Amino acid sequence: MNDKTVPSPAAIKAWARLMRVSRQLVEKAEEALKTAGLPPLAWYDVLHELAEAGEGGLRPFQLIERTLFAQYNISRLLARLETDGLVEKLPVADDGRGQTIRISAKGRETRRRMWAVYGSSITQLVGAKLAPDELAMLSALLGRLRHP
Amino acid sequence: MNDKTVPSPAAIKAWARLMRVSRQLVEKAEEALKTAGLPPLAWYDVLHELAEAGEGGLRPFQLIERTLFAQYNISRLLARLETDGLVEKLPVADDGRGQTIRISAKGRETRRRMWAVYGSSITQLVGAKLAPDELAMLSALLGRLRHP
DNA sequence: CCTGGATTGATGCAATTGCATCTATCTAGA
DNA sequence: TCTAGATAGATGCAATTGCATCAATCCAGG
Repeated sequence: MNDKTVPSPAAIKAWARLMRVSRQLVEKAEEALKTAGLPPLAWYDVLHELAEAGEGGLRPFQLIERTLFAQYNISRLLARLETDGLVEKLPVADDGRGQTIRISAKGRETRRRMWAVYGSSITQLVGAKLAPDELAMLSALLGRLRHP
Repeated sequence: MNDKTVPSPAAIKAWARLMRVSRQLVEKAEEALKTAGLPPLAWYDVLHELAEAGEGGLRPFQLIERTLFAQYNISRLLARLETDGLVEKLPVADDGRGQTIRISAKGRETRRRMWAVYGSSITQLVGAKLAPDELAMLSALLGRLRHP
């Protein structure tokens, strides 16, 4: 049904690089966080979205859309964040099923400390390796691969 | 110690795209394999390396170097592959600790069937989205981000 | 030849993920 | 108003991952 014949060598090479480099970089970033005694990247992603959302917070399904995590994964991640006091779960007025997740002051502080380490990793791993115009080119090319 | 100040917006954007796109693409490829009733990507990576290695096979630690999987991960993955009859574990003559892993005929067949699906995914997700020179550019840029 | 340290691979146990399914609520249409 | 189906989120259970550690070699220096 969906066969475009065999991929071109150029496509295979780009794919392989993408897989390998992204794995390497994630691993490095995770390692840096762990070494600093901080939570994993997934926590950052969620705290980041919640911090951007502000006092209004976000519904879990909105976090799913933004972070691409699976539903059950978000559900449990939020439970852990709540246990650690990094977020609060609030009932929603007009929808009895749902809840609104709001980042707490402690959550903001944790996010800030994570960013000090994470941002530094980004600088080392990407910012220091490519010139600004190359970074822009890379972003543009990757942008063309979205949404499938 | 290792702080280059805050990352540039261009670096942050490239990083974010890389994280997001690679996750999306892996997910799509995994999904295609699952839908076809085939094993996950990790199995392909190992079978691919073993197929390239030929009759001589590879030592587990060589697979670790090539695939970037953790040692315990390879150890267990090989156990599963052996259970399924896709690889054989052979004792090594000059090193009593180790073993050599060799792909079986069934393993080659499984790899072939996986490639039919995986290769098609690569074509759709990458090959069809960028022109050949763009693919080359992407590979080159990603190549500059390796090894850190 | 011996010994301390390094290397290779496996594994017990806890945490996380994935899958399937469940409950509760909401919404649209008869 | 009632009901079938959709949506939001949680959860039991199995599989996988991560961590720490272990046993079995191997190897280099004395």
